[in-house]
Amino acid sequence: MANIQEVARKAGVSSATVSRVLNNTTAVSSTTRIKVEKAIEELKYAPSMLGRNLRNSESRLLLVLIHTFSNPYYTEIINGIEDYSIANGYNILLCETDSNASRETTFLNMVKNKLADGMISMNPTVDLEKLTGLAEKHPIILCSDYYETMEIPYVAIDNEAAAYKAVKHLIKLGHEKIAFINFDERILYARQRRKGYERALNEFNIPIQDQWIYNSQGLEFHNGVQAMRKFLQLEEKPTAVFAVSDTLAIGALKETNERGLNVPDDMAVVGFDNISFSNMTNPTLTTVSQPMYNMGYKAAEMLIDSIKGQPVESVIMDYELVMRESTIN
Amino acid sequence: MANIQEVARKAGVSSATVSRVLNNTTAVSSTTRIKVEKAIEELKYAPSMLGRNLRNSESRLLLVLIHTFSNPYYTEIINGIEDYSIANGYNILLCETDSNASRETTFLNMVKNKLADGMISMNPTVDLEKLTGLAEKHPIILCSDYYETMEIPYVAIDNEAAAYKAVKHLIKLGHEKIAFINFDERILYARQRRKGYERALNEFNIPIQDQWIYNSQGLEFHNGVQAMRKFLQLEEKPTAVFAVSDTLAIGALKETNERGLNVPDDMAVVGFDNISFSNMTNPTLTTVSQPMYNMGYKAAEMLIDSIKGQPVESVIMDYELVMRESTIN
DNA sequence: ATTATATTTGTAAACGATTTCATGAAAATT
DNA sequence: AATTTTCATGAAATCGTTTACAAATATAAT
Repeated sequence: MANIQEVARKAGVSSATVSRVLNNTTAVSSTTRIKVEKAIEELKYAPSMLGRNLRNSESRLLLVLIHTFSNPYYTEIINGIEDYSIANGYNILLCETDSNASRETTFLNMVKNKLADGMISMNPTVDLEKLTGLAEKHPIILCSDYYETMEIPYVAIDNEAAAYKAVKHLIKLGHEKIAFINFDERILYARQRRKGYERALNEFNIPIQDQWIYNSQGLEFHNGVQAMRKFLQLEEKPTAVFAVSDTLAIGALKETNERGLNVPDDMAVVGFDNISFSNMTNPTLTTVSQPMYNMGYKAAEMLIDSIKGQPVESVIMDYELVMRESTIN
Repeated sequence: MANIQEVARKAGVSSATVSRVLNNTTAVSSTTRIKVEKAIEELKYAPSMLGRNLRNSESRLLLVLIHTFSNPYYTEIINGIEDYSIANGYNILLCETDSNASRETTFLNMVKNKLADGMISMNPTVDLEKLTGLAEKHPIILCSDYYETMEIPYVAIDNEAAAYKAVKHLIKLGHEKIAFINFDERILYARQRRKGYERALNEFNIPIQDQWIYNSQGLEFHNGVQAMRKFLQLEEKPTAVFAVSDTLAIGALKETNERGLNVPDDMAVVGFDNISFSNMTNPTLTTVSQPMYNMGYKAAEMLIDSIKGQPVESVIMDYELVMRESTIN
């Protein structure tokens, strides 16, 4: 594979000149430009990003850290990240940790080692100490999941208020036995959404019952199925359930249907995220809509600004309660 | 940020020695090793991938080209790609073309420019000429979508046989009015699956009717909804439908439910892929199961072998018809 | 004690671009 | 015509590694 020197030789100019026509930084006379372009063409030369990256001390790569792909929530966010990044000359290095600590370390080292110019993390189970250390030297933005104790900029929604709104919706429909499928409460949004859930119940003087709170190990469909199975085995069954993720809610919905119960009459279901599938279930799912695409887009914007040395501020985005058939006939 | 020279100076050795302890290639005496490790620690040194990559003329990055994330089919494949890649010291550069030709060109150039050591393409609407040219000089593997006329190695299933089997399943159930929701037939698998559809009908002397064949522009849920809407407007409605993607099938299923028709009694539905959702619909979806994860895993294996200079052969993987409630009570 | 061999280490040249600085040629000004 | 200014180009340094080769040191064999 030809390099810039060979092109220069063939065109009878210096490599500096070739570089100049490549990046058209400084003026180059049209005669030499043509000579160079001809040489490039003939040698089928393509400049090496490896050389360029080293010289420029940048990779123009953004590391995107997620726990798993299997939740469409993340893929929507990634869409937003990618659109902004590409439009601004960056590309995405997608990294899935799968809750694997050593993988996580590998990925964090990639930004430490300058393979990526910065990182957007949506990964909850991160090695916090390492993350803080990294954030001191490298641009990092947190998306959707963040840490109150750190000053790493983030983009998220007001989870507490959103959960409150969802649960209040159920209460307004007359429900009093409202179950809650939460995720691991080591994660901030799980704690925040629980607060919202409890605040709504408290406000209407509905006692909080531990048996109606399920802390799921994962966000897969089957976790939702399992949660609902547990609720339906109880002596005193709930009449509604609020899940912190559409995937969980859909699993719960499935299990409810399976048992021959009617949704929403026997069991109302509310999810969280508004993934595209939530509109395809039968019945369709009432859910808290997060602006996934925009969150990703904004996070990318913040990251690239940060790489360029501009200061960035955390952003709280709007959410919306989308009412569908799983709560209302 | 400290570089290898500074570490060398601090440890009182040469940069070559530092490099050696970093990569433990050659033996280094334990006393100097300790000195070096101490210096690394003190300077919080992290080797730059940029320098390393240039020197080694490799990026250890694999470009994965897809049309869109929004189909879970691809994310499952990517899971497989990522697992194999990471286990073998490579990382994934995820690139979504969104049917945008200029984006596609940008991405292909990334491998031409050595930003990636190779590419796995699952992108159907590729600039074929450019792709062939690229494949002459760079390792490329096609996954799920391939081209008969090129000798670029691929991993796929026998689409014709799989479609045949799916349609035959419907015929065996007594259906004769079987509609077909296909994708753009410029894509090989769409042509292959259509062949399978037609072969099954022919074999049972069922005439092929154009009005029951719908060529969708996309693979989103709403495309499936639209297709079914069209079928249900016909004078002579089908009693079964076979869609080339679960997303389309799920959309079709949704629309059928919406109209108050019973699945499978009034309308049987068969999908393709076996994405995880397909088991969460109501009723659950009969579908052709593709080994997505394994396909991705294998493709990554082939690509990395190819990067290492080993010859690779195309692979045809097994599929399976998963019978669920959307065709059988 | 001397030589032969094995083990560590250092020197310096890559890898392939970009860019500062200097220089020569051309154009503009006097 | 002489001087200044602008423009186009090249030489060489630089980014941060790795590694072939040479040199120095330690160990083993005589």
